[in-house]
Amino acid sequence: MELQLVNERRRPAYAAQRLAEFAERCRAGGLAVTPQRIAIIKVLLDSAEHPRADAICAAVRKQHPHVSLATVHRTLETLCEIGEARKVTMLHDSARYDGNLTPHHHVVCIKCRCIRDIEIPQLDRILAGRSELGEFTVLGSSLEIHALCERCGAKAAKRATGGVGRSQRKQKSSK
Amino acid sequence: MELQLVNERRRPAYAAQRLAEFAERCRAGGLAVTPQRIAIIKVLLDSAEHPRADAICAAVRKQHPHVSLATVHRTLETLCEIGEARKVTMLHDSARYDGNLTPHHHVVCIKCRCIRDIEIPQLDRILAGRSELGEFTVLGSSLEIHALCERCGAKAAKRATGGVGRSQRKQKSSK
DNA sequence: TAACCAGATGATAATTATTACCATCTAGGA
DNA sequence: TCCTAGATGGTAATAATTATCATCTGGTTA
Ligand SMILES: [Mn+2]
Ligand SMILES: [Mn+2]
Ligand SMILES: [Zn+2]
Ligand SMILES: [Zn+2]
Repeated sequence: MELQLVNERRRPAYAAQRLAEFAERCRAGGLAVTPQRIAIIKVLLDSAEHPRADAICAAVRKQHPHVSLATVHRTLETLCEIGEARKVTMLHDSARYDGNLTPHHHVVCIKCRCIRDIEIPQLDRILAGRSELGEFTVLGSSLEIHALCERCGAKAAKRATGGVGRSQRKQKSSK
Repeated sequence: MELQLVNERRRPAYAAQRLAEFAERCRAGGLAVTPQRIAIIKVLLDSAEHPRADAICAAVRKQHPHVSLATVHRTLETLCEIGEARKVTMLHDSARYDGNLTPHHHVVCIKCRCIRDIEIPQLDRILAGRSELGEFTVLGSSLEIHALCERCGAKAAKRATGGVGRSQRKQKSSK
């Protein structure tokens, strides 16, 4: 039974721990410890919902009614950058379509967002014949492997070894 | 080596096969076989890029310069509904944040989009110690299990057994 | 084949999520 | 306490997607 829902009772202790370390982590990341940032990470740590920015903003405003939605967006992005939060998927900016119906998964470059198909028969085997997961009825799955593609990896390496630090933007197909 | 890039040489044959069956599949789904739909699925089948609607539209317009972007969006959605295409992730509408940094994955209800944490130590083992994948440098991963939650599953069952067919919308946190 | 019409399309407006701006504020160091 | 780089709030701008609606057409029927 190597596939199960995470026990939600662990959350309060985990959240308390993380919150206690938060100010220190901000300083380590060169960030000011502002009341907004504290309020936002508190809401995030206490939630099991994997909330959107607007929901987090609404929750934060119960205590700090003045907080701006823009600040919530910025802060969440910042938290992800210093590794204090993550996004459920990094492919949330726009819909990406796939005509390949054979069971497969994807590698995604975290810089340029290029995507390639991969096969993981082992994974498919783990999930096959598994139709229940707690209160959920399983229908399918999709693994997203986070990676650096060759081009982006090369650029990162060059930058690190003293190459010209030319900044790079997310790849947008055709604009 | 149970984890590898899909061989791209298979694509042309696969695309040809799917295209040949396409008209038939449309009829089976009760859809008209329009030149726009054919052009769109062609582009999608020929692409390894997992393209966005705008990129697909641009490609289609090389042959049919009149096609509307709205039609491309609608058609892609339709193709997903009849199972002729899929989205790389179903969580593309907005960013969902997670404060839980322990390695874990997610079950997502395809109807209301609620998300819960799951653990799959076996999967983590498959990926651990795997740092290269073709030309990609692996950094991490995230599995998205598609499912029906208890509430949505119950509603679907009730509808099927003759309950009042009340339509249901995607859950939007707080609006 | 011609006439018909439900469903499909194109053009455009509206909506939603996110980011950009910029004037003002403040955390944290001197 | 004073100073300033960085943070915030309010709002405009951008980008992706959906809604609307007048017009068109694939596929069925006579
Ligand atoms: Mn794919
Ligand atoms: Mn999670
Ligand atoms: Zn890349
Ligand atoms: Zn649900």
